[in-house]
Amino acid sequence: MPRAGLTPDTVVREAARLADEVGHDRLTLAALATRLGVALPSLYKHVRGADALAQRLSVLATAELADEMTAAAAGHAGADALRAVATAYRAYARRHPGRYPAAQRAPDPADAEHQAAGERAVGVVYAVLRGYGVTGEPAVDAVRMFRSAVHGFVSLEAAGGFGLPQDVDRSFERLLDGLDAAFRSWPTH
Amino acid sequence: MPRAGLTPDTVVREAARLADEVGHDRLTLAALATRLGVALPSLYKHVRGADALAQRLSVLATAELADEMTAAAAGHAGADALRAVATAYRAYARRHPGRYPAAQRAPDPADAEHQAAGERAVGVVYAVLRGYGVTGEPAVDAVRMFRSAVHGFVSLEAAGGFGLPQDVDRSFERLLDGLDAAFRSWPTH
DNA sequence: CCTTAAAGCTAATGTCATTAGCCAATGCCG
DNA sequence: CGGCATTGGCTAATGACATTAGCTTTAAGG
Repeated sequence: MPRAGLTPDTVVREAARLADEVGHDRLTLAALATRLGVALPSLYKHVRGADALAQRLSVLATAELADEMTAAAAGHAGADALRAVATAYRAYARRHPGRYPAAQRAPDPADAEHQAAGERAVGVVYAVLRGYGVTGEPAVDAVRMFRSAVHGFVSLEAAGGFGLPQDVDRSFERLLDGLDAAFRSWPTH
Repeated sequence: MPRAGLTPDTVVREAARLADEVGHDRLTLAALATRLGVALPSLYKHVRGADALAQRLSVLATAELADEMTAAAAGHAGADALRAVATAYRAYARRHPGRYPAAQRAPDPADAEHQAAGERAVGVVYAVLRGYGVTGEPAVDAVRMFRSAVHGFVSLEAAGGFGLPQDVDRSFERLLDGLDAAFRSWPTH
């Protein structure tokens, strides 16, 4: 019987696709093995187990998200950059409903690649805030507000937490206006 | 052998305590049964299964959260009310790390009690916004921003998503200042 | 070729959720 | 006070999943 020709990368990438299709919670080694045409234990030749896979998936998703945020920021400044980055963030989460929750796993301090991806994503937000004149210690707080608001919106949206039929896109626009107002009046000390 | 004397309520409440102790993801029917001094299948006499338990837990947590938000809002107005309610929200999430994620489950449209609890929690936020003169359709968007920011902050905090050692309490205060700025300039049409 | 690292397999174990069906404690009603 | 229905608890059986151990065979390199 011919080999399947898997590598750790193949496995993680297929896991990402599968997660997007069936949902983060239904991503299972069993389903992944079936998808790859392989018996379940064979996966252990490429990943150390379910937890390690989740970890690798988090790295992948964080890096992709950082890439898209970076690309979105290019050529924009101020409120414009804020909109572009946040919109890219939300678009990624909607396009990859399985990957996105995976990215929420806290970066493993022992994994340099994971750390780097996380810092890259956060770095884009710092750059946006620099456009508001927000730097240094206050920027730490501002980054946290950005992440909280955008992540919160995106995850409530994904969970079906917005019950009313009212236009969700418009609500997101208002949220961005709100963040803009907040950052324009952000303390500098 | 004497009976354990369980009721659906006993079971759900113990599940809530257990979830707070071991974490939402490690709340398992097996562990719950052990905790209650009963064999696992016996639980099925009181709850329909793991999913139904999660549902009941969501109702419990949502109602508790709504209660605490309501209590916190009493006697406050404007920015003061905003702070009080948001702080109560965060305090609940920190005090009940297992219940809080359970509350994020979207209210079941078929469960009137669940719907009511959700609406009660959201109602407190509407009341806060009324203090800013924000009502009607724009209030829908504002409520969503409030929920996004506070839920996002709280869940990133719980997930260990704030890597830097920088004071998290202060960041939350700044977030509240930011929300205040946003709501003070909220559009009225 | 022929050897060997590794990719894949089957088998075994353990945890959990769920369903079926049995038995005994409890409480009601005569 | 006693009989009986209700029902809360049990054990046993099944099935999904993750993990580990250990075997086999592919396929790549000397």
